[in-house]
Amino acid sequence: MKSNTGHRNDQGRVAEEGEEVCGEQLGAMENARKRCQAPSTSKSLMATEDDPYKIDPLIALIDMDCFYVQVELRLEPEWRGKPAIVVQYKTRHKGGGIIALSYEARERGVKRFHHADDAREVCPEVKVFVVPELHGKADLTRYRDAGAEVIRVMKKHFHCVERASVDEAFVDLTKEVKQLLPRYLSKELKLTPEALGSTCIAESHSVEAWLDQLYLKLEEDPEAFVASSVQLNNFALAIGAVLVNDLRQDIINVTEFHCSGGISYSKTLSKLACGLNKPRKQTVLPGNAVGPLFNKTNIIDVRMLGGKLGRSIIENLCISTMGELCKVEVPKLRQYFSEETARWLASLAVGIDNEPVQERDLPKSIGCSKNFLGKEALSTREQVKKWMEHFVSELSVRLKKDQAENNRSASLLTVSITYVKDPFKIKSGQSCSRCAPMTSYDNEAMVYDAFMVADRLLTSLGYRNGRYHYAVINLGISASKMRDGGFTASRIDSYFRGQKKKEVDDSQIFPGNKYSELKVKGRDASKIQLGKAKEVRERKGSITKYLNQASPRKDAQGGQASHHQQQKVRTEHMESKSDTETRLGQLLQATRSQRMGKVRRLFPARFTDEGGTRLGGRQRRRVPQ
DNA sequence: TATTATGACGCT
DNA sequence: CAGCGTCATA
Repeated sequence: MKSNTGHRNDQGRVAEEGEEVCGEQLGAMENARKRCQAPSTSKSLMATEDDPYKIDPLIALIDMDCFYVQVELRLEPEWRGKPAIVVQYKTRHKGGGIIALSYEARERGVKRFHHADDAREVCPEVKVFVVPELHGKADLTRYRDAGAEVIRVMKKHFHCVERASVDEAFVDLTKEVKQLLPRYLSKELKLTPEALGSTCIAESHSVEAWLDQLYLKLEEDPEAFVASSVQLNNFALAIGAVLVNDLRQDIINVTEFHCSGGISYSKTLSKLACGLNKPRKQTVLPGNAVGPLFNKTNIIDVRMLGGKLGRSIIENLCISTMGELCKVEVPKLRQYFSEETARWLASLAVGIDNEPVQERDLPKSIGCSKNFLGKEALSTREQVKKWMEHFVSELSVRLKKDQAENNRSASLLTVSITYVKDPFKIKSGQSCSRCAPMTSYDNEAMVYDAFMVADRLLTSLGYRNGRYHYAVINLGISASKMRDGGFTASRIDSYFRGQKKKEVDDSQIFPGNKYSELKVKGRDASKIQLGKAKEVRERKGSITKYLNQASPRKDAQGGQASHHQQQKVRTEHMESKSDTETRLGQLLQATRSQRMGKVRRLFPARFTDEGGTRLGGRQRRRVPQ
């Protein structure tokens, strides 16, 4: 929780005794839990005439093994079976950083976080693949495309697939398994070790024994078996394992890529199961194995507990495993966490999470970014402009491909910046982001908008003698808010954009106030807040409205900032104004002089000197106690 | 200087 | 809702 003073939690109620122990930002830390609050899909537990068997939801996680390495090995198969790594930025620090390593390389002692040179030291024969570079940055296209290939295969098998990252996806198997259940129960189909292929059973030594046990119970008393949710769930799990095994084999057949899988009752459990036997194996995690498994599972290794919340649990409760967490009573948890989080943790500790698998096989945003560390840090307009051009070059290709393949287009362009006062002294800087409407996939337009947004923000933090006061150590742009179809006339801003290109005088293009109705997509014009209700001219540009609020939000930075928000004229900026205009004129040569009238408006006279200064000095929020 | 480059999502 | 923080993984 970033903006309160320690006496309110994230629900806004008054903190009870003990809650302050955790520090003011606990609520923010607990956000991770919120997405897991969907109600249980108890529908699947209901036995009806149509649906006589009640089973728990069945969820699988498919995770590609050292994916980037596999992608490279498919291109150069002669290296298969040998230690191999994928690094990016070969010419940089220690031969480039490792982002993927083969299991052969792991066996030879190569570690994550090693660099290429480290890897060669422990394993001289290691094959080093280098991520392609384009536009001066790492280009991950080939891995994204390979990931899409895999997803396509998965969609062929299952309706509900959630792309969780470039190389992993959750699958809800419940429906498919339910359909097959009667045929397996009736012996029309048979569960065999062969059908389960590379399956392991968590906390069990043999798939055969586990299956035998299952069938023994079924033979013994079929009616009792069907009536027992425990038995039925195990049976369903085995069917799920067959389906996932088939899927994994098909992925190999179609893509040549190998993967691991986890099959259980929730995202958390299937994710955990998937990691138990890697690579090229899948693991079933039955309900009765959760307890024993949790006894030896580190809290940090459980999904959603790998970050601050997990560390906070470990420190506050002086425990380290899920088994120990399971023994902690809810009231004890409530000493450190909110009511909801306490209950969520208690459920999780017994293996329950109700987060549904979302049916989504496409990314929701498409972006690119790059770090600029040390002397690479950007501090001039020229540098920022240049990199925006590079980013847009990459992004526009990806966006156009996405548009053609998926019949959708982005409506929001977001610029993200991390900046520091001194790139040699500060490790982590201030992050901020600003956005503008995305109205076309025209490179020039995107560069213009992205640079304007970035420059406006950085300049507001200080600009003198051709340099920003702050050095940019990370810069990125991202396209999001995908809408169906292409850019149409109904996309209001594309109308404005089109006019802009014609170089027609603004006052003729926007003669009346009727434009206010069109100004913001999908929003009631009456709700638009334009601060001082300026003339139409000031709001005409598609990004002007956004730029009007481009100054950093002090109150969002760390809570008490608002106390110091006196506004004051930044005299040094005023001095540099003419300089600003000149430089921009050159930088934005590609754009039209007609825009320059607007450019001037992008630099209002008033800036918050105090705020800008403090933003640089004030850094991270405190670490949880 | 030193993981980097992505991506999803919740809160205010 | 725009912007920030958290979590995650190649």
